[in-house]
Amino acid sequence: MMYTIERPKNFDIAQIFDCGQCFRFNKHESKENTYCGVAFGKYLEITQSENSVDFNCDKETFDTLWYSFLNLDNDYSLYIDSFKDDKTLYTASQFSSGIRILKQDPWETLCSFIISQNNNIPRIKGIIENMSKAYGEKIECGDGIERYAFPTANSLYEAGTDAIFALKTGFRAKYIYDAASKVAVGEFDLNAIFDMPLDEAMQALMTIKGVGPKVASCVLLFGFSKYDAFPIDVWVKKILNNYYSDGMSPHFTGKHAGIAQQYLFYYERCKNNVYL
DNA sequence: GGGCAGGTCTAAG
DNA sequence: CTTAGACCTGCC
Repeated sequence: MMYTIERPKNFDIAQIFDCGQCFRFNKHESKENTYCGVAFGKYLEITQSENSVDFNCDKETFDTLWYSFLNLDNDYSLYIDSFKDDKTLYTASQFSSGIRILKQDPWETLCSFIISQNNNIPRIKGIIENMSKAYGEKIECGDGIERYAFPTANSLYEAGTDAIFALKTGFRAKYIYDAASKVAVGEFDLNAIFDMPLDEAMQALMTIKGVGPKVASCVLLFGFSKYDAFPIDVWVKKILNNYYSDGMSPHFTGKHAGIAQQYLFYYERCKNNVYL
């Protein structure tokens, strides 16, 4: 089964899946120009060529799921144009112009970015895969390869802290359990976050143990499409110090600060030859 | 072997 | 309110 679209402007699967917003998608082992992974309990394979993009699904699944996941309803050239007055940011934007901010599952995003703290990307990915294998629902793809959905908050809550620790999550185990339990018992309503302004949403997320400003802003940006969230990590910090006299730009507090952040982050890491 | 990785918690001033 | 240390683990 395959569904093909005309290749959108500002769309590069390597940039989208390697820019650090998402941990379950990887370059396909054998197929050229293809990335694959699991999201929303479904296995997705995307092949990109110069003028078209192929998806391993029917039109309906594309329309209802992947179109939104890949944020294809936004025109990213408008964001890039709006950064024109800032030389550093504009250079980074053009370099990273194929990035799209994914609309990922809020719970998965929350849990994944808790795992990401003081950690490196290969290990983050490994932990998430093991966690999915152990507590996620099995996905039938018919190709003989076993794949697993990201575990629900409920299943991790039932598994308990020790079991989460056994997945090599380290000191983050108690944080993951805190998040899982609050979501599972309904003490924390993830859906309510969608309706909150940035500050309020940040404060709410930070009531979860192990969620600080950096993790909270990543969750809001990648899981809730709050583009005004501006995650500051070591890489962005470096850019702010090196290229901005007062460490600030109006764009970093603007409506699309998070998009600016992603461009800068990806640009700086590529420049420093960081391979994911 | 010590340092480091998309940080955050905790305990102190 | 700001700031050191500590923290699991795997790979260098």
